[in-house]
Amino acid sequence: MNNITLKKIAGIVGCSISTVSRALKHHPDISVATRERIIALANSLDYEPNAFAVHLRTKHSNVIGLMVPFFSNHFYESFIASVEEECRKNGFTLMILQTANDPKIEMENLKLFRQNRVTGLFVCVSSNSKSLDHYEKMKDVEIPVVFFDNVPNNEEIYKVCMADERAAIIAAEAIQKTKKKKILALFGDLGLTITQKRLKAFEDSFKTQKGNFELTIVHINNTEEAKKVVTNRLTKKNIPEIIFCMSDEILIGAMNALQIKKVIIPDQIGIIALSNGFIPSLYYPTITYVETSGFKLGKLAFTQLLACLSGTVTLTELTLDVNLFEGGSL
Amino acid sequence: MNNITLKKIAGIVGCSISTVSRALKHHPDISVATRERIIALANSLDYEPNAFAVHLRTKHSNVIGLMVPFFSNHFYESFIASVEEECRKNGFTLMILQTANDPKIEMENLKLFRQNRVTGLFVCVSSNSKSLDHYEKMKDVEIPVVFFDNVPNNEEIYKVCMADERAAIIAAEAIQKTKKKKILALFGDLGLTITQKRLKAFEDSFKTQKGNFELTIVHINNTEEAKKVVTNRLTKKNIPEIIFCMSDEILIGAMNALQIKKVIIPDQIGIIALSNGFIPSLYYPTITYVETSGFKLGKLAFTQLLACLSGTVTLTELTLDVNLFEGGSL
DNA sequence: TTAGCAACCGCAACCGTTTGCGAAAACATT
DNA sequence: AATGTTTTCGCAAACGGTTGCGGTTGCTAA
Repeated sequence: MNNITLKKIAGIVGCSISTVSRALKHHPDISVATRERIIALANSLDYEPNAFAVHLRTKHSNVIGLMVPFFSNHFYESFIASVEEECRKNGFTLMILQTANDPKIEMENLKLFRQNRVTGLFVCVSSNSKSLDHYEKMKDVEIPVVFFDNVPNNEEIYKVCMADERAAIIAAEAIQKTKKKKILALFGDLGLTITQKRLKAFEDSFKTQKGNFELTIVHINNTEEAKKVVTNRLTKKNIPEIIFCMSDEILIGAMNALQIKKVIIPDQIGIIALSNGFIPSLYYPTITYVETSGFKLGKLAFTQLLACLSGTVTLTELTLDVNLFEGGSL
Repeated sequence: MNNITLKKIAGIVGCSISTVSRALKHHPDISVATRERIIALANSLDYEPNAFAVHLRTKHSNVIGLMVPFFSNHFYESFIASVEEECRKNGFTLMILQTANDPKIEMENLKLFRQNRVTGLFVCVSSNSKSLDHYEKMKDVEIPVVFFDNVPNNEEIYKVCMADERAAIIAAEAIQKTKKKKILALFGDLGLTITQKRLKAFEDSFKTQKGNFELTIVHINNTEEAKKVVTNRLTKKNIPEIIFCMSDEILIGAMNALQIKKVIIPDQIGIIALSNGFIPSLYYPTITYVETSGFKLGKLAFTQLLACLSGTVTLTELTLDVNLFEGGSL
């Protein structure tokens, strides 16, 4: 291992380690002459400070942790890209782990985060994660945790999320405006708070309406199920007029079924989804969706974490507003 | 910072730090009695070893670096997911950085990797990166670099990639079997080695054929351009019979154009792509594609890196075989 | 001349862990 | 009882930085 260290540089220049250390960070105690000499040498040797030694000594690692169930998800992907960008700009390095929705791995990952003394943590809890006990330990070691997207219900935790209720309401109102009555609404895992919030707001919006809507709610766990459910409904007598999809995964399954059955959108069936917009743009007509942007949420989460770190946090819960993007599918 | 350290545990148990250290890793020197006592205490205190101190002392960091142009790309995404999985299984932690195709950021990132003394590195060089000089420094500090996907041309570097030539040939042969003659082939940035390899094999395959094919090659940088090019071709007299797309981004743009013009696939125009299969599955009929799996490539890259680390590497260049997946689009 | 004061730099402790080596204690062997 | 052998543990030096504090210089002012 021929790594350059302060000691080696000091040996060559003929001064002490502390002088080298100070020179490299422009400490005023060091004269310009020796500073220049040291910096020149350090550059020519491609010196890079050992992050481990620095972190060990300074006791603050500029490592930020991020944990999601899966990478292969457009929402997480854009969230991660967003956070990584901010991390780089702010001198943090990012440690990313996925849980595969397995609570055991989730715990293991938290261990890793603690071992690496992350200064902060972004977490989207897995759907199978029942308790927040493990996250309590993070508090003990003063690692702020910012939950995002599918956030736990607890009051006393930091969380940033989409305006999920608003999103559901906007979608519901868009549907109501079409005057169509038979609605098939496909929601995700009811165990997720994100599903609960969206579902409640969605249903409530319809309850306040006069028109006698025929609202069918189905809970679905993956793309395949969505496809099955929709295919099934298409063979029955009361074919839905509108299909609502809570997520991209569901949208993909639903669209697959509709395409196979050669349903003409929106003439025969209208469709609307919650999405970051990428998947909807692939279809024609473009799917109408309420935007849930992982990218923007990432920025918001990062500012929240910074606030936590500097102790200037004002609200524990931050919400990102949403908008309707009209395609031609409704 | 109320972090538990060996010293604290030693203080409570009433023994030395070294005894605690050894007890926690089942060193035979420590009696079972004291070992149990120490482990029990450590558990109850939620002790986690300070990774920085460990790495500093042991001089090997078990951190693996990974750098890609963007996260928001299905190929990279699956590659990353794959590598992360292996890292976790093998006790490595992953440090992921994106370059945004900016050579400056690429250099900065390499610095970060060096500062963190990564034990190994996966890199997909950005399209704007001209020289490999910065990677030379990695050799100096004995950090093995495994290039993947869009690999540089150099002989003496480690690289894993898809069987790009084979993929292009398989696609070309599938096209030739259709007996259709007018082909529009959409390739990516010619600056990328991956494009060069695919293009050459594709063209060569057609040159060896007797039939007088009318092959048009167009180079494209993004989805929008693909859409424009295809839209443009559809308004002219000699509309292509087959469209070949080198990547998902291009496929999306092409499909967008075809959908808007209400082209019936494959009756009016056939389409084939190189892809990991996700995007093709969204359309109907499903797009025929030659599989380029980031997930499998990730596994291959990881084994290659392990081989580098253990000094048991046999081939510097590894290639992942590819297959044709027939949808209904050709 | 000498006190006073910058400017410049080194000493040494420390961060938390690992590990070679030596030493004390316990036990076994003659 | 003296010696040899384990078992069990602690000392102390590293790893590569950071930083408070104190010590040399050289210069200025009285």
